[in-house]
Amino acid sequence: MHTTKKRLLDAGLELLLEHGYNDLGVQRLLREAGVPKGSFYHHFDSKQDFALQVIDRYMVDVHAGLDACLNDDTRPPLGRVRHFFELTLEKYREEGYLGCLLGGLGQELSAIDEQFRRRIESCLGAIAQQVSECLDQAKQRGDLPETADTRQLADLLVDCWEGAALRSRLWRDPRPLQTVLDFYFSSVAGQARA
Amino acid sequence: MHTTKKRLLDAGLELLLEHGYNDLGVQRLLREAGVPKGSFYHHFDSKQDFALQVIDRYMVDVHAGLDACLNDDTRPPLGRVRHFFELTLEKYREEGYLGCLLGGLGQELSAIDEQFRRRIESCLGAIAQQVSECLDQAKQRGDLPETADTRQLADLLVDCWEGAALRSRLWRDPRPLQTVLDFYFSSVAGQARA
DNA sequence: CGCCAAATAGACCGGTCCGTCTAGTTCTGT
DNA sequence: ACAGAACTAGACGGACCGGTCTATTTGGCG
Repeated sequence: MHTTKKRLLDAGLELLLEHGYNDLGVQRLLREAGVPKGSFYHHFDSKQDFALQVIDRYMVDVHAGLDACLNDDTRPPLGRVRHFFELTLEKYREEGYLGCLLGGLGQELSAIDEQFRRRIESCLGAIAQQVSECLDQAKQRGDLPETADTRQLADLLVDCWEGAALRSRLWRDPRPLQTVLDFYFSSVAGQARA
Repeated sequence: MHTTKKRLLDAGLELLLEHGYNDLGVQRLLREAGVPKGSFYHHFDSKQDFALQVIDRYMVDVHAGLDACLNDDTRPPLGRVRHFFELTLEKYREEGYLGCLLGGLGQELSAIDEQFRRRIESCLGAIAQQVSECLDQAKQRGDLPETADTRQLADLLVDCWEGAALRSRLWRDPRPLQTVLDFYFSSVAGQARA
């Protein structure tokens, strides 16, 4: 990957998380990245195309994290899922608790631009899909009840996480995220025994 | 209230929910409301002032709904809380599942503008505070364990709701919201028996 | 070396942004 | 009826928007 394009995507990752889409001008992005305009429109069709590619780049890291955590045989399946979100929380901390890029852009753009809406939904859905497969393993071990709808449980976790990420962004504090994890995992563990 | 100002706030409620803040130009707002620019800047100091007043107007309705639901003696306390969110879900349906204004503006603006961040957080906090008082009543009846941190449980519910509202906005569908309510209330009820 | 595509560089464009300004109209109190 | 405030009305302005354009530099390959 050309360093210029990489620099733009890296800067976009940071700036889109903080400013969102409409508050981030191309000019501003270029200034921060130290790249002239011609290069930007050489590598990207438009600002929208750029943001979509930033999302793709974001998802590469997310899927790398998911793959690493959810196949970690040293933990039980539910522990792997929890571990993934705890690592994500750590990432949020490094960023200053600005929440989740998908949540931020999803809220801002899902009613404005159909392409963004679909893309972001498919990203969240892909995460939930991965999580649900790990929950299936938990079910096989008896850590979840036979009747559990693992995909619904995975979507639920993702949704609650996104809500807590918003609150964390408002507070600049990790507590909402920790509370959600505690509640979710103690509740699903409770279901198994019931 | 002058009809012009009311018209602007009503239009703002709709348009800010759909477009968010930065994608909604003053010009566009004026066109939709059928109001000339002079009137806007007579009634409001700035676009920011306008949006803050739209939030205030939104909260008037929310608090009216909270007061009506949470004091409804025909239901048990937890049933009142759930009923409030079910009525809110019905409102979302009428709007076409665009989620929650506070969540939308919170995501978009909390990292850009400190005033918005504080205002929106205080709105969510006020809702959680009202809910927590109703949860206190549930605790007195034994519907929640003695040890329950009702304020934390209320914040948790608000946060999970906001996350589900985002997903509902992405899907244009109420299911994430229903799932969150089912999970939350069955879990907190389970805690009481445990 | 010479050649051409890839990439860099930034001036430039029409349009829209938020907000100001002056002028005219309507309402209110006396 | 009349004065002054409240409000309506929209032209206007400087800044910035996303995007295009031409010119130049760089880098790979024959």
